[in-house]
Amino acid sequence: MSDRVVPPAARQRRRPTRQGVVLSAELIVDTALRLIEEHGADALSVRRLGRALGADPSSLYRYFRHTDDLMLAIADELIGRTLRSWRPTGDWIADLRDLGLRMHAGALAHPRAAVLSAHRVTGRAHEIQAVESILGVLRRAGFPGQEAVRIYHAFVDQALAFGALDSAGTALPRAAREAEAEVWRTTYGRLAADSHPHIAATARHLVTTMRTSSYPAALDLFLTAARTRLAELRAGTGHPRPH
Amino acid sequence: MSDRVVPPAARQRRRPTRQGVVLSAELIVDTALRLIEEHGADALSVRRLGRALGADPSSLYRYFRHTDDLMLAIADELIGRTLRSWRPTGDWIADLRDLGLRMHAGALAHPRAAVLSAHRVTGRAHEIQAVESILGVLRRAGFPGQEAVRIYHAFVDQALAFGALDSAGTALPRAAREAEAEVWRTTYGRLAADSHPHIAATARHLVTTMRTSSYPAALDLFLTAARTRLAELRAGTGHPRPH
DNA sequence: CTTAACAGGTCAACGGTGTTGTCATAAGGT
DNA sequence: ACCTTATGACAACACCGTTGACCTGTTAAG
Repeated sequence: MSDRVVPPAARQRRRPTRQGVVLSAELIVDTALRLIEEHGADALSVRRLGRALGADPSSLYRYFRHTDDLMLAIADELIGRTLRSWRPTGDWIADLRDLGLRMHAGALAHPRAAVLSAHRVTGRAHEIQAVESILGVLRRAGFPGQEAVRIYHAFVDQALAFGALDSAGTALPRAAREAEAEVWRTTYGRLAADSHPHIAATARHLVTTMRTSSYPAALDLFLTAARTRLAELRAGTGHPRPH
Repeated sequence: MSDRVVPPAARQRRRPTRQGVVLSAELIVDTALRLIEEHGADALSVRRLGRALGADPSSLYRYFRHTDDLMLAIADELIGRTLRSWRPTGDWIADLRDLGLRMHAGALAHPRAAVLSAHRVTGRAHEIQAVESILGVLRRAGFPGQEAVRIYHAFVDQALAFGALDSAGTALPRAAREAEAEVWRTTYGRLAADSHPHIAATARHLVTTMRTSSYPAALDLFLTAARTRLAELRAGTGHPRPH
């Protein structure tokens, strides 16, 4: 039953739902995002989404082949929103840092969707545009093709992976999250110096550092390494390994 | 119904299953891990697990309150296994790379558990041991306290985040995973050079690079940056920003 | 203006899921 | 040998994604 979905361009007979709603792929994606935001990732099911839209669940299969298809559409919408807010300046390091922080912030703004979509390749318009833009930044900076792709891959995955990780953290029930903060203060803050010398010596820093995201620090380390790599390439000493 | 679970120590009447199996929390965790490895991540359901054990699904609720509880027990077991397999040598870069790769591999071997447990702080024995070990490696390498904590945080989160990201990828249904590989080959491999110059110029590399995990590359970049940072600290020029 | 085609909404059903209230029984202590 | 009770089994509940068949309003052609 794969001809159930009609490509958006060919749609014309917009018959309203029994409850008076006129469906569209856009409306479905927006509603799904709202649903995820308001009631958590588990709230996203075909049946609930149908109910929220005022339509029979099976109607959605006129717009998306299956749930996965819908997830990809949601992911692409998120990519689009992030990309539209980005203003590259020409300074490749600053631009990548800015984009990375925006991707991370975008994920945190839609934690549940981020967790569900971070690992998907959509192949849709917004994603393609993002790939093209980032590759452009790297190649203009001077990275040759293969190296640009490797850096691109690591950069994007790092932003997505940390976005999903930190999102999953904020998606925890409030009680569980506070319990985790407590663990750092009490458990790790009180270990004896003779049994756990390194933890005891840095306990003060652990308590303060571990409660915030490590992504900004990881991103800066990443950019440092990329700059180092570019310098090596320019010098002609192309050994990519760190030692 | 939370008193359904009896703490392991209090168990005494080990009544065998109708099919002759004597249940235990350990046996359940081991069977779950085996199930995940043999039949993929989505093969793990309470009902399937019951079937694999030769017991009624509801019996499992005598040992774990709910599925999440079971997942945490599995995760804890995984941390232990990873750490036990690690043999630090004294070369801090090699040791961190080895541990990072082991953490990543451990996550990939048990995708479902990795995804669910990556963002949790347990405060349990194995975790504490890991923190102490890694901090020790960094401080012996010469990083001062605060800097060691920052590097530690970024290192661990990066390993966990990539582990979860890549795990989520392998946890996809086979069809969806193959569809993603196709997207890189067809969609990205065929974009016109005038509309998408950078993608077109690197299409060959994209197709080959994007289907593998970027974690090894990201890890090497991370270690490169850490080495750079250490050199800066030794030289006394402590500006942590990449430009 | 009528009419016929068909896009698209609806209904009912299938086989799966996690979870729980209830019951039955074998193990263990006495 | 008996009694208690831990623990396994059963049946049921409310969900889930998905699909095949049906029905009906919209639209384009005549």
